[in-house]
Amino acid sequence: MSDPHPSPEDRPDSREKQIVAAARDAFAEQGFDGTSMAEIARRVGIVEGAIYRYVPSKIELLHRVIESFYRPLIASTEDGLSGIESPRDRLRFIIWRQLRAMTDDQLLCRLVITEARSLDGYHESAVADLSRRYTSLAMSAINDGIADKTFRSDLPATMLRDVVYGSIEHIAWGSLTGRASIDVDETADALLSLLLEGLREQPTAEVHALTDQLARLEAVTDRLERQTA
Amino acid sequence: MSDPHPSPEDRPDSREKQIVAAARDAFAEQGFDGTSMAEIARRVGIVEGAIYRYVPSKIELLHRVIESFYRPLIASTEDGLSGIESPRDRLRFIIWRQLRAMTDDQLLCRLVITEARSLDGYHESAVADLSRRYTSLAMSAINDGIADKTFRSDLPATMLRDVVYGSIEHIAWGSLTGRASIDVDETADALLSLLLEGLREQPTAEVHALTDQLARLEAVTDRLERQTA
Amino acid sequence: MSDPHPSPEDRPDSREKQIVAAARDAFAEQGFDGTSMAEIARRVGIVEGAIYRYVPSKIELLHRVIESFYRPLIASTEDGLSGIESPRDRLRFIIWRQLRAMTDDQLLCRLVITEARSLDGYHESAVADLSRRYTSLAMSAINDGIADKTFRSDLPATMLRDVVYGSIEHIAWGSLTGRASIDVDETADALLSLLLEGLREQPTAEVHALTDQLARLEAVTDRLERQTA
Amino acid sequence: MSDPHPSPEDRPDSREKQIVAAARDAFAEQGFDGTSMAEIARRVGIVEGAIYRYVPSKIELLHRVIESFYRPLIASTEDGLSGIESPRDRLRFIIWRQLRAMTDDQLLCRLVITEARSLDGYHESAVADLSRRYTSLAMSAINDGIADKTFRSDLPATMLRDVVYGSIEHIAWGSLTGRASIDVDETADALLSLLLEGLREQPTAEVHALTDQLARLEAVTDRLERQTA
DNA sequence: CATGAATGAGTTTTCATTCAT
DNA sequence: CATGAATGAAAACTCATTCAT
Repeated sequence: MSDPHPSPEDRPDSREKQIVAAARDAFAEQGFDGTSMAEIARRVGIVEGAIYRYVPSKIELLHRVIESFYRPLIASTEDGLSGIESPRDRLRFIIWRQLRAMTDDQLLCRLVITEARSLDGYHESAVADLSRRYTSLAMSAINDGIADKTFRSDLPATMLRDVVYGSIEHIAWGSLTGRASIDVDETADALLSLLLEGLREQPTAEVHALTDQLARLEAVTDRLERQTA
Repeated sequence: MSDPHPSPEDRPDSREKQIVAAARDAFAEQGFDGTSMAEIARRVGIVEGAIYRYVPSKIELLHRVIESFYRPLIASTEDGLSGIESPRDRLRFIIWRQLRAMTDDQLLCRLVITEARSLDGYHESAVADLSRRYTSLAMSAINDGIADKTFRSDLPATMLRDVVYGSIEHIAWGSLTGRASIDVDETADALLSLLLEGLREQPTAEVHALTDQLARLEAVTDRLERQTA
Repeated sequence: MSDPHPSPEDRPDSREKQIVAAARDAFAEQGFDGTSMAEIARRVGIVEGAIYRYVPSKIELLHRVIESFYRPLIASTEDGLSGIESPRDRLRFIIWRQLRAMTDDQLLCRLVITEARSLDGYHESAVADLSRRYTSLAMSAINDGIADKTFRSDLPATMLRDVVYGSIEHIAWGSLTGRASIDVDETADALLSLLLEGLREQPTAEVHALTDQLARLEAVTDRLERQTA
Repeated sequence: MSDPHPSPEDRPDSREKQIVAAARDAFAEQGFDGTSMAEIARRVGIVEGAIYRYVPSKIELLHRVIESFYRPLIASTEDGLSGIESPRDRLRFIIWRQLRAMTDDQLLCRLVITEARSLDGYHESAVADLSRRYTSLAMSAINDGIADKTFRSDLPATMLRDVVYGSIEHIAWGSLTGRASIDVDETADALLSLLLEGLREQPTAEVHALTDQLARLEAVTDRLERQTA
């Protein structure tokens, strides 16, 4: 903590961290192709060539940026999940966490989503590992829910995962295109409610109908019982 | 048909159409930045400079490609919706149509999604208009459903729209990253079911419980009534 | 000859020819690594980028330069050889032709010799084919000479070839390093004489001795014959 | 041996020697232009900047590498020659020694040959002195041979020297381009034989012819003598 | 002595765009 | 209308060399 000789990785402003941070911002704002090494160097306040002391190529810089996005997100999500038992609450936390990540770092998330898969040899990369590890958190919550009959079993789990992440993505992007910013807690609850209970008004209505029918029947039985008494 | 002077837009293989078509394919395959004007010219079989007779710039070419994607999609969706009354069925059709578009033209959809918003002055562009017009189809189905109490009224309609499009996007991209290709009808039904009825197992169970209870009660009352008779 | 529509390759000053010629001069003077594309463009009077309309890369430019060196040399050597029968005269012509090539284009020859083999995939390249075809001219003259017993058969033909080309190379380079320029005919004869008859003084001496002995004997026989007559 | 303050040149692994040795290997493998100072530093295990404590520039490093090649070669050649008297044997030793050098250090020899003369101010450099001193060894053997009539006097001595070194160079390079490696002793003898006795089969044939003629004449004279007797 | 960080000029190559013909 | 040649600015990346510590 107060180490007088912090290792380079820990110093928050080591050159490499500065460079990756500058690249993260630039990539987020202008996209990967839209950002030149000169631009990144300018942001750090060094010369283009100096970047290559720390990062061997622009594409590797993108890898590091994406990793620097995923690692803390995964860590904090796993951490938060460790204290939660029920699949429903786990799913809620995942939604809430992802929504917060996407509203905090909309542009960066967008970068990760749009550029990550275009990486050469994406499937074998460390970035793909991180991505798989992250989405597997939602997958296991969903599968647990199916296993303990909290969730329906007639829908493919991968589709459920796609719905979770796809919905959050679009919701968060909505706030990009000029609309009002999002209340994360409220939105997480609303989305969870939609996912769990569905859009349909009817189920509750059906229950109400049944309840009414029951009430009427009970009135009948009451009357009958009194008669037989 | 036999118009001796067909307007350029009507001739199915007018130079401009050829160019936009070639650009569409190239952009879809290699991305906007990854495609050179020379590549597009090569596909058409003309020289680079000739493109500028028909399109003033590369970015305008992207605009036209995106428009050429949206226009038939909107037309065919509006067409299909014109014969459907109930909000539920309208929503199903929108899901099914969008899913089909995304599975038919994954790469092009991806292009539209990733590059459209990075266009300068996107919000004022014709492309943004088309995008708004397209998503408004889902919006009005949702709002109609809320209005006639088919759908819940306690969730923001924009969120519902984001869930619809976001889910479809992720589901379709899943089939890009090597996974099995998608059965559009099946998937549309599954997604609709999830959206309408929700993920939760309970509601139906609760209804079943109540139904059972009712059945028993009715047996009792029947018996009692016969006794009293 | 007086074709009013010369094909681009024939117009002596087509852009491509200009570029290859400029590259040839620049490479010869400054070496391949020592020459920048900018330098070549400057010599032609165009911009760097314009070169790439005609040649896809710097290394390909080197290939073309080398080919433009070999092709006429091979053609003219084959042409000259076509009228020569005896292995000795064929060898003389090869030596003379190569010596002339090397004194006419010392720098270029040097380039070919020093850079050709460092080409990636040299053994598979067209350049290697040309080189093999060229040296095979000497090889077949040597082998023919061995076959018809003009030349010794106890030395490896490849060594003879290496001696021929290696010697010429060094002789021509000598005139590079400031020494007097070379008389090609004279030098070719001297080299041929060395190669054929060797450095040793003796063989001729032995022949002289025998010749003397013969002369004396003939004198004796003459005298004797006259006596007997 | 136990000098507490050995001069830098004597310590076998002084930094400078290490650096020059690393440069020699790197230059030989990758060429002068193809080798970076960073690569050399890496091989030594120091940082780039540290090289400049010992060598003022990359080009000076090349000079030192070439000197480090020539010096022991010259020393060992002079040493070997000191015990040899006859020009023929001196020439044989020079051929043998050079052939060995070139087969032992093909890549380095190649470096010296291709890069040495492109050095700025080559003619005034110490490297040129060494080169001249080295080739003068062959020159004096040749001149001695001419003087004592072992060798022909009608060929320019410089040409003979060029033939010696040029032949060896090409022979040794042959083994670079994938061909079978060379037996130094055998090859030296074959080359010497070619140089001394020449390629021609005839001299011996001519001698045989003369010898035959002589034999016939002697038969005649014998007969005549007996008749006259 | 050695380090490591930085520099700045250089490299090859790409490409949207223009324009005379 | 179309060509093909040319442009010029920009890109990513390299590297010999310097210098404060």
